[in-house]
This record gives sequence, C-alpha cells and structure tokens, in this order.
Amino acid sequence: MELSRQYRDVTIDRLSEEDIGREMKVAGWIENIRDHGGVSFLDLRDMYGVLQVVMRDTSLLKGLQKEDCVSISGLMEKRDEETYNPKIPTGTIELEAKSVEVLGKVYSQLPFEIATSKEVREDVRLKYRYLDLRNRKVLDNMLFRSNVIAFLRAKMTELGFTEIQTPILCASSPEGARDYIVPSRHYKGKFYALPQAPQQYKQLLMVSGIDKYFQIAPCFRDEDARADRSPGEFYQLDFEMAFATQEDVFKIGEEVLSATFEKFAPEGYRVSKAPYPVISYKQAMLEFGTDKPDLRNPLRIIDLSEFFNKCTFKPFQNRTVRAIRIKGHQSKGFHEKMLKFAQEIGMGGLGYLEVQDDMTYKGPIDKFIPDELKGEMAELANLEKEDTIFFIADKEAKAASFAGQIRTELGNRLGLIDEKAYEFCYINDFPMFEYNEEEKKIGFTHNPFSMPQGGIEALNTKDPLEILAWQYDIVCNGVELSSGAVRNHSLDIMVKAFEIAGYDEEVLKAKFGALYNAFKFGAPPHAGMAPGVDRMIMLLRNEESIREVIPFPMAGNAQDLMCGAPNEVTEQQLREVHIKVRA
RNA sequence: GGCCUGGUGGCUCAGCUGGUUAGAGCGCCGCCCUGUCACGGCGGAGGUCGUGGGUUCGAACCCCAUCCGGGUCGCCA
Repeated sequence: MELSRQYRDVTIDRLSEEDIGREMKVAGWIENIRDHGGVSFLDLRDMYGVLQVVMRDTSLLKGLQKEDCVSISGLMEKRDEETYNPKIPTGTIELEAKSVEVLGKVYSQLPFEIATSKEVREDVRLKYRYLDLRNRKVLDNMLFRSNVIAFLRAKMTELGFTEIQTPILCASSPEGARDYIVPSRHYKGKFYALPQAPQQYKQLLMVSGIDKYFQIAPCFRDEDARADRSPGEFYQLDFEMAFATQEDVFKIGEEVLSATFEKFAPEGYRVSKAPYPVISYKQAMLEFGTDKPDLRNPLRIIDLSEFFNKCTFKPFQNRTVRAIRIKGHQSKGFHEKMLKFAQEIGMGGLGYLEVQDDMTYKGPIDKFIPDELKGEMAELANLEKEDTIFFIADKEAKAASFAGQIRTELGNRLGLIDEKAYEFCYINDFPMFEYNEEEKKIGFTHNPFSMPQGGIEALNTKDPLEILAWQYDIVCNGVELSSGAVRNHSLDIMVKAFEIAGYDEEVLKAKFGALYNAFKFGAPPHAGMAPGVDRMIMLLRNEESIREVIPFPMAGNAQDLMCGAPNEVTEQQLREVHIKVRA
C-alpha cells in the first residue's frame, strides 16, 4: 500500500544500493552524533534499522541532539569501500543530508542511555518504558512476542480451534487467587471481578457446542510477583476441547508447543519431540522433589527410608531418607559449599558417602551401615566405583523438597544441565483433594473443575485424600508452562466433590451458578489447558525476568510507574460506585 | 507479612577496620577536529551519600527506626 511521503519516502529496512544517486527522505530518531568538525555523522534509527547520515554543511547539525525525532532529506550515496560498516545492513550506503526537519525535540536530559538501558534499574526503565523500548534489544523481544502470538493463532486455527473473546468483567469466584474487583455503579455494594482465567466461560462454550475453543486470554490475579510471574496480569493460550480425553489434550499441547519451540528456539537448541514423558505427581515428588522437574538435569532422587530403618544411624531412622548419586568424587571445598547451601535452605546437614574402588564406602555414616547391608545399598542406589551418594533426611514433605533443591544445586554445580535444550514433560495424576492444615479441613488441591478419577464411585467410596484428579501440568526446563484438566461435566459428581470440600449445594449454586445450571442441559465431556504465553516467550528468549517480554509490565510492587496506577479517583467517582475510603 | 540483598551526580558503580574538599566510567554543556561508526582531544557543570533519629571530637561507613527497589518463602482455584 502506498502511504503519504510527507515525512519519509521509505523505512530504513527498504534501503539498498539501488537507491544510490536518489534524492530521498528518511525519518527516525538520532541514535548517535559523531561530530568531526568539518564533517559529521548521525546514526538515524527507525523501527527497522539504522542508517548513517553524513553532514558536510555544519549548520545542519546545529541544535540537533541525540534522540531527537527528525526527517532528513538528502542524496543517497555509496560509501567508500574502506568506510563500510559490516555491522548494519545499510553499511555500504549513507545519506548526504541536504535538509533536516525536527519533528520531535528532546527537551530534557534522557534518564538513561538507550543503548544500555537493559543495565539500568528496573523501576527507572519501567517509568520510561517508551524510551527503554527504543533499545533494539528490548524492542526485539516485543517483535518476537508478536511473531510468537501470530504463530500460535495460526497454529490453533489450523488445528480447527475457534478464537472467542470472553468477558473481562466477570463474577468473582471463591477458591484460587485473590481477584481484582471492580465496583458496580448500578448495584450498590456489588462488584465485578477481572477473570483469573476464562475458566467458566470456556466450559460454558463447550456446553454451547463450540467444539474446539481457544483464546490468547488476558488473566488477572492479585498475587505477589516473582521473576517468572508478572504481577497483576498475564496471557495464556487458553484452549478447551469437547468430547476429548487427557490424551487428546496432550496431543494438541505437544503439537502446538513443539511447533512453536522448534520455530522460535535460538540457533542450536534442542526441543523435546512428542510424545513428552508423562510423570505422575507422586513419581515427580519422589524422583525430582518437585512437581516442576527440570529434565535437563540427569540426576534422580531415590528413596532409602526403609533401608535406613534397618541401619543404626539414629538421625535417619523413622525418617524419610532420600539419596542422590553422582559420578566421581568431589573436593573438600565442593562438599563445604554444598553443606553451606544445604544449611541456607534449612537443612541440618548433608551426609554423603564416597564409593571406593573395592566398593567399600568412605564417610562418617559408613560405620552405621551393617556390613551385610552394604551390598544392598549399592544395589538400591545403583552405585558404582568412584560414585558419591548424598543423603537427605527429614519428614516426608520436607525431605522431598530438600532433595529436589539439592538435586538442582548438584546439577548446576557439576555443570550437568544442557543449557541448549527445551525439555518438556507432562505431570499428571495430581491428588483431587488435600488437607488444609490451617483451616483443618479438606479442600481442592488445584481447582474444583477437574474430573476425579473413578468418578462418582470414587467420591462415594474412597478416602478423599487418595482420589486422583484428571489434572495435568506441562513443565519445560523446570518452569510450569501450563496446567489443565479433564473437566467435571457431571452435576452429580460436581455436587459430591464440592460437598467433600466443605461446600454445600447452595454455595455451588451461588458461586458457580452458570456451570451448575448449564450442566443440567446436556454438557459434553471436555478437557483443556492453558499454557502461559509470557513464560513461553521468556524461555525462548532466555530472559531471567518475565518483565523483559511484556511491553508495559507493572513493577514487582504491582504499580505502573509510568502512568501511576493504581491511583486515587475523585470523590464523585467513588460516590457513583457507593464506596467510601476509610482514612 | 517473613527472610536475603541493595539505595552514593542523569545512568552504572568504587569508596578499607569511622578521619581533610566524596571519586571513576558513560551521559550532559563549551571549545577543537573532513571519514567516523562505542570517533578522538581539551575544558566545565552537576551529589543535603533514600529519609528520620542516635553513638562519636568527627558518620556515605557503626546502631535504631522508616521508606523505596530486586530476589525468595507465604500466596499463585
């Protein structure tokens, strides 16, 4: 499409040696000025590239500053060969400036230098995010994000999914994260909530007969930030399928994530091929000490609790004892650092044994293992000559978690992690219910919408804490990318599940009324998941912080430092929504 | 809310066990320079050391409180 040429003839990416000899007008920002007295050079930057501008007429330079927005007219020339700049695509040409029109002036000192903005304090960057985004490296993440999202849309559409927008002003619901709430003007004392996820709507779409739904869905949760968790809002590739099983969802998840990661992974990175390993929650907690295992780490945790009950080492008896075997012996300094790490995370100590060439053990715990049991441990732990085995002992939940952290630390310290890989897995078979110590009652582990394995019969006959849910996560390199479930579409099962979690049918009707009613009218079985888009992009860009891949992120304290949100509103606004703020 | 860590010119940082006038690099301003591309050279401006209190002859430094970042635990159906 031909656009007006008031400010420029072309964008910088369109320039080539074919333009040599042409009178041209180019617009952008002055990235740098190199003033040599008789001749000066400007680097002119637009979204697409950088072009060197030459000024032989000294008066043209007068008043120009870095980051001024300008339109420059002149003659495109070929550079002398010895002055080529191989770092930029336009490095063999330059614009000999004839006139400069300043379109937007810089009036005050820039808060930071654009080229090195990534090194500046985050709160300053965020306050001037529009300047930060002038940095090519920062901008590239946003362009990358745009490409990933376009790809996801195309891929989902190709797979037969229909994109549907669900409401942003919703009803608040119990369970889950804290809601962001919006007061109602028409109804005194009542509130909308921003959706934590389009959960109920997508399930209602299934009841409507929308066979395969997806959305790049904004989600809002009022929880504290983390490096991989944006405060306030984030995006999920939310999808749901009717007449689908866990395996069907797994297939779609693998298809979409593998395609996306293969297309966008950095050069030389390996991406898991489908099908991804499926690890039960129970197995994950044992082998990896976490439900977010990083499969790039080859170390595995084993359980030696029973074994140590047969030994005479008091601190390990009647405890959960986990062990990690590594190849080779390590220096004293290494063990000291590991011990220090163990203490930092709250462990009492970190025992270990070194396997000698004759398969005897060296280490303080050795004398507590009866001779006749020494071979048994070697077998259980698959020990070989020159191995070292670490022990983690505590109450079960703590031992698992400590062992997981030790596994990660060992993997990092020993350089066992393949940095150039994306390793996916599914974690499934999460428990449906868990005991809440604080409230002294049984509650939903994950969410109330999952189908319990075994259906109504399991709910009626089994110990609730033994019941598993058709509930699953996708984990990549130790990052939880997604959770999902086969949903509970049966009214009876739903009523019973809520009853176990301490909600009577009236609560169910009141809080999840839409689903409750909808499920009376022929609900199809359905299942889905919702991979986090921001996290995907963060992984693909190797960024440490999720804020690096979000155009206008809030700071960790859930403030928009640029626009000043949250801010105060007028008395009038408050009156209209029937709110009085206490002093 | 707990724990860890930080706050020193516009930006990034140094500043030892407390001791004159608080430094550097980049940026900014001025001057010089006709081929640079992180140009170079010379000169200059700019800081109540987050804030409040305390200890001391003397505090950027030690103590207490408080505010604000970053990380993490809690939290995240």
